[in-house]
Amino acid sequence: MRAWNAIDQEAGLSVDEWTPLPYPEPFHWHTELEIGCCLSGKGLFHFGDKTYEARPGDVFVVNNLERHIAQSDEHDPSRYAFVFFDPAVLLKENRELLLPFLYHPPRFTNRIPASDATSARIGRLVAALLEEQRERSPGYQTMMRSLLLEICVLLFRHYGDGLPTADLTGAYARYERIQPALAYMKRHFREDLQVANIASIMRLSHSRAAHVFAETVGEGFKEHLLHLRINEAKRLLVQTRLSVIEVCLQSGFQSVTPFYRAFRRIVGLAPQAYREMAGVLGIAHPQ
DNA sequence: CACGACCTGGGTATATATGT
DNA sequence: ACATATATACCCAGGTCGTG
Repeated sequence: MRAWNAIDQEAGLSVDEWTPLPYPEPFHWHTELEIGCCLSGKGLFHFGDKTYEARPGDVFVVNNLERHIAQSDEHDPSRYAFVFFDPAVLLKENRELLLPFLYHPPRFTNRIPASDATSARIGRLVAALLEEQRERSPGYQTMMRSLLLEICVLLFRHYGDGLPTADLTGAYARYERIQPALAYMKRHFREDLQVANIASIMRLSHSRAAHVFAETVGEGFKEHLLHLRINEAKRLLVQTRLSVIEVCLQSGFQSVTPFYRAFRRIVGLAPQAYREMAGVLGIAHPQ
């Protein structure tokens, strides 16, 4: 429930500081990968059914499918640096670096505690990322990519040790199978998408494609499409002055009824109320 | 993994209510 | 008045399950 910095297209990543609200907001989810680093204060970090305590120095790993939200302690609000990046950044360098993000949510530990040497090193790298993004000295985008890669190698070593290689290759195989469909949906969610579209991309029958999709992604095709559209609607509501109807249509909905229905179910508020709240919280104008 | 059959949820169209 | 939000009914497509 906030407006992220736009991801620098050339660098493929962004990092920004943020203080979560002191009560649990609705879960959210995004197509970018995310690494959160608790800088100060304390609070909670919710991932689906899992809840972690957050203390300064803790590092949190978030993939592109798991629902999550951070929450501040009422008396000692937490402050985070969040790194967002496109999976493509890692794919270009070394596909292995994606593996830590291909976890199975129920068995995965999203937090690397501050006591772990890995989080201390990652903390320093995230600080360097913030510095690079602030200064924007010549070549900063390359430097930021380089720092991100270093962070991801540390994550790979950290998680790689504990996991059987069979799990990792299995996770990677599943990701390979579903990735083209996810990428297609991310590009085309504003259009009239059907399972048939991703079925042909995956070279499977409708029913098989739907089955594989739900098994891998953890939600069905329709639901995933709905989340993409609602995420876009939230962005448009906060970052533009388009009318709610325009937001609805530009998000890929063909009419307003399903838009209102889905928005209230997923976000917990009506679109207009969400826009007003975003304004009150000062997140309408990032940075 | 393909196919077919069935059931349900969600999209469409339309009308209506609320709010500025 | 106009935009925003909700309500109702119809119907199709996605999900599911059994079969092979």
